[in-house]
Amino acid sequence: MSLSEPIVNQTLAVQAFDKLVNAIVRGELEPGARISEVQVAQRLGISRGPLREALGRLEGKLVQRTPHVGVQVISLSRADLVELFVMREALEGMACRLAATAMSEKDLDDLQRLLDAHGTREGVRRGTGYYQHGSDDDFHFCIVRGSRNRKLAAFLGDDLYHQLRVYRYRSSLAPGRAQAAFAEHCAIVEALRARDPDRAEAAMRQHIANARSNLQWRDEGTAATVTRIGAPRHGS
Amino acid sequence: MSLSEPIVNQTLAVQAFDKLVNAIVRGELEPGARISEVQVAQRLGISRGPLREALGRLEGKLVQRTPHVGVQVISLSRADLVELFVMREALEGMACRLAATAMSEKDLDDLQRLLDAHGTREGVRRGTGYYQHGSDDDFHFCIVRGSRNRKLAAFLGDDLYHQLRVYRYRSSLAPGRAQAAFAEHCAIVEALRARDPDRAEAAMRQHIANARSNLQWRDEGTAATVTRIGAPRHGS
DNA sequence: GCTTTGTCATCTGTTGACAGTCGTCAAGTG
DNA sequence: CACTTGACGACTGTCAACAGATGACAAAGC
Repeated sequence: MSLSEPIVNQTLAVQAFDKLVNAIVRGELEPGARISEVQVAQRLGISRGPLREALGRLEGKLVQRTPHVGVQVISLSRADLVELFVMREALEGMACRLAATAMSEKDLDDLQRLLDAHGTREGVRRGTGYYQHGSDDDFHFCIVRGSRNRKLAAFLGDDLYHQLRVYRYRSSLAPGRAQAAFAEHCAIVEALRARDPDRAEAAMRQHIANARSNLQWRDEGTAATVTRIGAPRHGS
Repeated sequence: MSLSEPIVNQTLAVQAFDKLVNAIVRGELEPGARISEVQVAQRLGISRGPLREALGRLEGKLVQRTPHVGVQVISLSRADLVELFVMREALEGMACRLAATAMSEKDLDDLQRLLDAHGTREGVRRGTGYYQHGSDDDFHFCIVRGSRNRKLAAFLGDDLYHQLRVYRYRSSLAPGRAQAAFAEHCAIVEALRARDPDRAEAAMRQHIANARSNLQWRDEGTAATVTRIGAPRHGS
């Protein structure tokens, strides 16, 4: 029993928030699925109060509310996904630019090791299992952290990546995309090692732009056919 | 009484949310100010439930919570503000790039009129009252909307701009900055009219970078001296 | 048979009350 | 006098119950 570790009796609302994020990101709650407050509250063993607070914090990110009707998991169209990738391109490009001067040599070594580990892995050579298993996320998040911009890292890590992760499992890779992505990662690291901000930003933006144009839709049109509950909210 | 307009009986939580955003942005609640739930709930004439939901939605944006202690208006350090400007540079630069091809001729005409109106106004010539009165926001938001990227516009308009607005009233302009900003706006519109994405993005990024390096702190160190309530949250 | 209208079950929005925690202040101890 | 300890007040976190709205279904009218 370590006394250096403080007792973390986190609020029920925070715990519910984490559980919900996990459930949605892992696909246990499918996009478009309706969430019944009483049902979920019972399953989590809490009352509706904390759950509502957690749902409120998720609103606009992973969940959308319709007054007097209910809450449902966000359901992004292909166009929405493209829009998110555009934001990624802008923000991660900037993060990579900053990282080129802000990352320490040790950070760069860690990043290099991450890249080497990817290169020797089965999935990359076989052209699959790179994006799917989160290795790609690790690489990107490592650079984002390296930008030393906390606001930027927080937004990408807590908001954007979560939304994208919801749809990862239903996006497949074009043939040879994994190898190309790996090569692009190498180019990025090279630019970072050279401490060249312009080249680093350009390489990252190119990488994400390529990923965007390679977006496949395993289940084309799903988002449009998912039952929309209620009417669109009046007013703005 | 127009029948085409539906009856909007918005939820109390939504109303409270809007009221809070207004109060914080307009400076009625100062940065770092503590918010008592019962007190604010009484003043708004609602119970604590909807208020808590509204506060939850504000968390991380305009407000920060400390478990068992309370809620206080965010208090950004100068470094935080710089970080937000870096994000602005990346996102608005991208927005401007997209706008260069996405904006219609009519959009461009509207933007031109907005710019002309600014140019003839007293404030710009006298070197003040440009940023302070929201004219600058109009210009930028007009371009952001012109990008036709709803996710991007939503994030900038609902999250980033609100946070920046909290601190607008305490940032003053360096001498001659207003005129320089106006000239930069002109350059941006020119690039947009030329339908040149590269130049448009570069111009916008330069403009925001200039604004960032001209950030003045009317009340240097305020954020640091504001009483921090409670201890920093354990974990995470 | 199709449309319209009335009713009902179910869910969300809201409330008020209870329990637990934190910070403060005063009393006690060395 | 400095420090620790205990109790108090105020606040937040949580809950269970009430009120209002919604969507679906069945009955009535054309």
